[in-house]
Amino acid sequence: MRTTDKELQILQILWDKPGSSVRDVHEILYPNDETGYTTTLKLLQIMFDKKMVTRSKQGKTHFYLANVSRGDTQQQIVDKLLNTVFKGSASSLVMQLLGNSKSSKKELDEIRKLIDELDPEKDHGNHNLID
Amino acid sequence: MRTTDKELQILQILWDKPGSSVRDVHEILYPNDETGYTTTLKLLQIMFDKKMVTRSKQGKTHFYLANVSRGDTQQQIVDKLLNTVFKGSASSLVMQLLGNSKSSKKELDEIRKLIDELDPEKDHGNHNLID
DNA sequence: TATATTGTACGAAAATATTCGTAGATAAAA
DNA sequence: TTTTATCTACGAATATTTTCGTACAATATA
Repeated sequence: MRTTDKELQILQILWDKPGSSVRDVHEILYPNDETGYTTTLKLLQIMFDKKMVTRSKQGKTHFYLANVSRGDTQQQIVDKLLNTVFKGSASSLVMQLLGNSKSSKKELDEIRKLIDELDPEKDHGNHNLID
Repeated sequence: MRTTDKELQILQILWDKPGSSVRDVHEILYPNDETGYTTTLKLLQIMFDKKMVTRSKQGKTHFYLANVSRGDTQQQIVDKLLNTVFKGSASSLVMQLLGNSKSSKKELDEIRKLIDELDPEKDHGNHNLID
C-alpha cells in the first residue's frame, strides 16, 4: 500500500502531536487556510479507512493517532529512495546527503559513533594520534 | 517543477545508458512488456517538452540524453526527504539508513572517511588504541 | 513493388491524488 | 429556545500521472 505525499505530511503531524483533531492537523498543514477544512477532514477519513490512523470520539470530534510507526515508515521510504535513486549504495546516499549540506559537528559525531557501533572489529580512526 | 516517479526511473536509465532510444528505455522499464510501448514513448515526449531530456534524430529514431544531472536530482530528492520525514536531521536519516540495513564494511568505511574529511578538526577515533 | 515492422505524434481514457460543496448532526452562544 | 459555530459524512469536481489507441511516416523484408 502506498503512502502519498499529503498522507506523509499528516502522519508527520500525528507523530509529533498524537491525538490531534482534524482542526489541529488542518491548522498546521495549512496555516493560512489556503485549502478548505473539509479537504483535511477527507484526507483523515481516507487514512482511517486505510487503517493508517486510529481515532476516538470525544463529544462530536475525533482525535487521531498514527497507526504506523515513524521508524517503519522512514525505513520504507529510505529503502525506496536508496534503490530507485542510489542503486542500493548507502554510502553514495550518505555522501550526497552530507557532502552538500551544512550538518553540524554534533551530527557528524553522532553518525561516526553509529558507524563505530556497527563496525566494531575494525581498528579505525588511528590517524595522527601520536605525531 | 516536479519530478514524477516514472520520470525518475527513466532518468535513472538515461544516466546509466546515455543515448538510449525509446525502445531501449522501454525494455529496461518493462522487461515483460507489461505496458505498451507508446506509454514509454509518451513519457519521453513529455520529458522532452519539459526539457528534462534532450534528443537527437538518427534515421527515424530518437536517442535521448538526460538534461538534468544525477547529482542535482539526488540532492533535491534527499533534501526533500530530509525535511519532510526527518525534520532536517541528517544524523537520524543516516541512522535509519544504516541501522536497519546490511551495509557492507566497505561502505561503512567509505562513509567514515567522508565524515573525517568533513570534520578534520576533531581528534576522533582514539578509542582502545593503546590498551 | 507490396507487405510487415518499427518508429513518431498526439488526443483521449484510466488511474490516482487532492480539493470542494452540500447536507445534516451536535454543541455552544445569544 | 433560536441562532450561530463546528463537527462529520460523503459524492463529486479538479488536478495530476500513467496508459492506451489510432493515424501515419519511414525502413526493412518478402
